[in-house]
Amino acid sequence: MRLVSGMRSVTALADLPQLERQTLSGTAYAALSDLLASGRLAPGERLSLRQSAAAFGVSVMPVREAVSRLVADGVLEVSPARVIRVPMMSQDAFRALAETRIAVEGIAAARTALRHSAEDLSAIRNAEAAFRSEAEATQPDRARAIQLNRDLHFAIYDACGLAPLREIIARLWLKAGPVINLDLRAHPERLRQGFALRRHAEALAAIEARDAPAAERAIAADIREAAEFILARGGLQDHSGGD
Amino acid sequence: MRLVSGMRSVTALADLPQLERQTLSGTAYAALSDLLASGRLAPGERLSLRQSAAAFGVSVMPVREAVSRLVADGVLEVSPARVIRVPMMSQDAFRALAETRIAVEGIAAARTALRHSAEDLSAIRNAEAAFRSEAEATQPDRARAIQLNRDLHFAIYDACGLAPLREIIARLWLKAGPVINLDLRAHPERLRQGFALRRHAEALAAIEARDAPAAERAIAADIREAAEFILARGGLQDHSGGD
DNA sequence: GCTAGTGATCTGTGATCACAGCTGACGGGA
DNA sequence: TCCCGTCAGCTGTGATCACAGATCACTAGC
Repeated sequence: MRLVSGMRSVTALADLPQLERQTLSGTAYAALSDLLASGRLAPGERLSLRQSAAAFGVSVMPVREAVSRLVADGVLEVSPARVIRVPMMSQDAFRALAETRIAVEGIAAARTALRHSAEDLSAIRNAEAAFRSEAEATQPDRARAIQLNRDLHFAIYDACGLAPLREIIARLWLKAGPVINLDLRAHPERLRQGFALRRHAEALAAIEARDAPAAERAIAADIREAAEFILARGGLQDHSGGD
Repeated sequence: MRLVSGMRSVTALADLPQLERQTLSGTAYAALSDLLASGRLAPGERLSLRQSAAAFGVSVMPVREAVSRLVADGVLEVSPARVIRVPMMSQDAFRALAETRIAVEGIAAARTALRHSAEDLSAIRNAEAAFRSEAEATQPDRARAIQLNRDLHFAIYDACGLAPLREIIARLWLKAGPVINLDLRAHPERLRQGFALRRHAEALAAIEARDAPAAERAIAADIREAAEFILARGGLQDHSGGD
């Protein structure tokens, strides 16, 4: 802490980008998160520590730590029989998750509308345009569309100015990811209906106009419509106890 | 899965309480969480895997997993020098955390006001009375008051009907816990000023009247006043770079 | 006297081993 | 033909060992 006073010769090194150590556990966590977010690990699917470790080319140790973090987040679950799987979500649970997202992401969008900077706005505009051009393509790439949709939403949330809030939303997306992607895989036609496009445009317009309630409504509608679409499809298990 | 059809004799066992296994990692996590929530681990304090393991009477393995979960939650941090410590929170970070709590917990309180059941309400009433009697005692027990305050807040949040939201709030409290408790330890006189008491009474009244905006305001005020009190005390490090 | 080098010690991380318990297929009995 | 006990092969969990790197007290050298 006496860097400034005593070590003037290396003062140029004082504020370096603080390159952080990359731990194997962290890498495994990122890899698993990606698998989940992209829907390549579907609800109900099992996961083996040793197999995953072999696939990643590491020992079970890092995978184990990554899995335990995912379990803590509720993105994976380990049954009493010691079986790791991505949880089946009941209709009720999915509905609760969607409502939570509506509330939390709505707040973030409203805040962004009020306090966004010029850079924030242009980032959001770019993200919206990127998603639009992909969704309106004659042959939309599903995986790419998912990624661009995510980019747009988080461009908005990044600008809300509350790091903890953004982090919460990231966790919620991790939880909802498998269900949403599984559905989109089964019913890719939703992309063409353009619901999301309209809501995104509304959100962008509201943010540009610094109209917080409108931004909140647009994001809420975006989430709600997607959730209702999935619930209508009935891919989720009924809470009344179907096996 | 053919329990019903083929094994009629044991059908009485079909819907047993699904007793869950207690893992050492889970126990360690609970123990560390408690240490953090009760403020016995102050911001900046270090933590050693081996020492903690020895203290708990287990190997480093379970502690390690517990710590990695806490780190994922941002409640602990591990520096590039591989030092585990509870993070120092800057004033800005604390302010952002408080604003996030105001938003999220406000939502939960508003929902509870609208949809609480009779049981919910009586649980909230009891919790409010318990905190009040402790806070108004001639010799308030600080640790007990903290616990009762927590009980009251979560009695309200439990009734909001959104499990994911409740979980988010629990994480936020874990994060804010060390700072709040450290401050309360240094300045116990805040308990006597009765700010919290007034806000709690307002929240209870609003919930009883099913007045969602008022409930949201009361909880927001409760959080905001506590945060401002702590910020005014100046125990947090300034973001401009004090060491 | 103060700085800079040095080595013992302790840190988290990762690999490997040991173990209890669940799973699921096989085979004997009704 | 169907049920049920049995056993091999997994599972996750926990302990232990190995290792690179950071810390900190100490000492040699200016």
